[in-house]
Amino acid sequence: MYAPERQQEILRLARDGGRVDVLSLAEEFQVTAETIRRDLKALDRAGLVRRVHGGAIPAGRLDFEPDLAERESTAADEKDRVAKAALAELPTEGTVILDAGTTVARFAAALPLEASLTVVTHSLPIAARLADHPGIQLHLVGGRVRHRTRAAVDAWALRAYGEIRADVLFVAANGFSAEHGLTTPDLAEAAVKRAAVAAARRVVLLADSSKHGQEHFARFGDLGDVDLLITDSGLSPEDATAIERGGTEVLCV
Amino acid sequence: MYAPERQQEILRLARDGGRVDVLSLAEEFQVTAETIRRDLKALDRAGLVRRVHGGAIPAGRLDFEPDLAERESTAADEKDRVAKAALAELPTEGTVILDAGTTVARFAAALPLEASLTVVTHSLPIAARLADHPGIQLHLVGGRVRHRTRAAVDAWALRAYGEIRADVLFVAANGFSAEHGLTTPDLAEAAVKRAAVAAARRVVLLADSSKHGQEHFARFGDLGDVDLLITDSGLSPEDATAIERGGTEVLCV
DNA sequence: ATGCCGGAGGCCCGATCATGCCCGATTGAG
DNA sequence: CTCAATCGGGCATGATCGGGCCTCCGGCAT
Repeated sequence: MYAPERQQEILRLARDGGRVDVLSLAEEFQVTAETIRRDLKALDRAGLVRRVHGGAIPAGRLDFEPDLAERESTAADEKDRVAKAALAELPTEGTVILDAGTTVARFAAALPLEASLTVVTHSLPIAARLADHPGIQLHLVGGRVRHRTRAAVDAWALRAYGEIRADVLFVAANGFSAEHGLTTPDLAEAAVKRAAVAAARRVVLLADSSKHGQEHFARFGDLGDVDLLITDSGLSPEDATAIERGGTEVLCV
Repeated sequence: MYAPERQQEILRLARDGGRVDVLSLAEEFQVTAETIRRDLKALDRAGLVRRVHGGAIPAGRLDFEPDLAERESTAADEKDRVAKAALAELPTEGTVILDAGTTVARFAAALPLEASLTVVTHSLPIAARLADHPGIQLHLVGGRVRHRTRAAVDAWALRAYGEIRADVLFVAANGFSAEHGLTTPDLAEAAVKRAAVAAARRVVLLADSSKHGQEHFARFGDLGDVDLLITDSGLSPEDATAIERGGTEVLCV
């Protein structure tokens, strides 16, 4: 096992368990404690973990590992299936916009290594994940970064999306329904989503079925703006047909 | 079998298995390890795999940046000291711009948790690190993301810096000297650095002494543009006084 | 035909890297 | 305050790296 692999795995363990300790890691990887210390030092220098006596705790996580709160609320499985299914909607070449959100982040992580695309995103975790993808030309949308979602919002973001035109947008929503449209808790974020919707020729909504019927503070569009909704089988067939009557294709996985 | 064929096949193996190692490949293709190393180097330069000791890992699989986690190797200690020293130059409140680069990244990681600042950066790793810093209002500068440095460049970035005015810029350079000024290997990146310099009232250059005297392809300013140079004691006193004659304060740590 | 040229691959050796081991310094839990 | 656990710097070692140099071979112009 190569050192970077081990470090990557240590990082995963740290994020998973909230903490790691030198001795267990040494046993786990069958190396001496010195080596683990060196690994932790490297990860510490990279700012990915914070070193403490006897081990380390994760810091400034820059990827989308499900954090504690989110893991409880699960739907992780559904999100994964939705993300996988969305891969079929990728154009073989062209430009896609990726919205912020855990489902879209999973989608980004699942992009095949041999894909060749231009990707635009205002999500920091997604950008970090795709930055060294060999086939992807990544364009980052700037703006004020919201702590909670790690997504860029406000003037710079809005203007950037106003200047581009993409083939497909993969968008997330905290709530969706035929009556209340697409909603999310934050106004600034809603504005960016609206701008992204306007910048794309085709809109694909990724949302597990628990989002259906929910409504949040800020509305950024109608279901009619969505060309394809990918969700899980938790959406009742009646609801699905109701949505399809609005002109939105529905795919339950 | 021709070299490009072999490399293609190596890439396939790497993506399939998640990793490859030099010796097995050498046996597999009936060539010497040197030839495999050359192949891996070529693939690495093309950004398709990431070279590790003993083998390679396909690019896009690691979600952290091994080059940022660089081990004891390249002047890591000096960089740390420089970064620490730079903390003294932080305003107690106001706006700072952080350039891309490992030294600046260390600096960002060292920002005290109780700091209360507005930070602007076009570096993806630095943004990721600061995104959950409670006291920091983070503004991300967008643009095309360069694979090597994970920094945003081009039109969006240039325009963003043209619109702001910050108290202090912490900037890095691949080479600096009184004669050749501040240089870096990439033109696009140099343009962004120049824009950042123009956007700041005070410019602090963070560069370990090994950068002194080096000159790279793209020049983005003179040493005279720099108000304060923070470097390590590897800079000779004569060089330091020479630089100070140009109006740049020099701090060796 | 012949000789030049350039790229690919092999060979060699000093430099570098990853890891393990040792030991004095530091830390933190009781 | 004490002491065992932990840390980290120094050193050793074997594997790996990479640059310089050589050979082979196919293309090409003379």
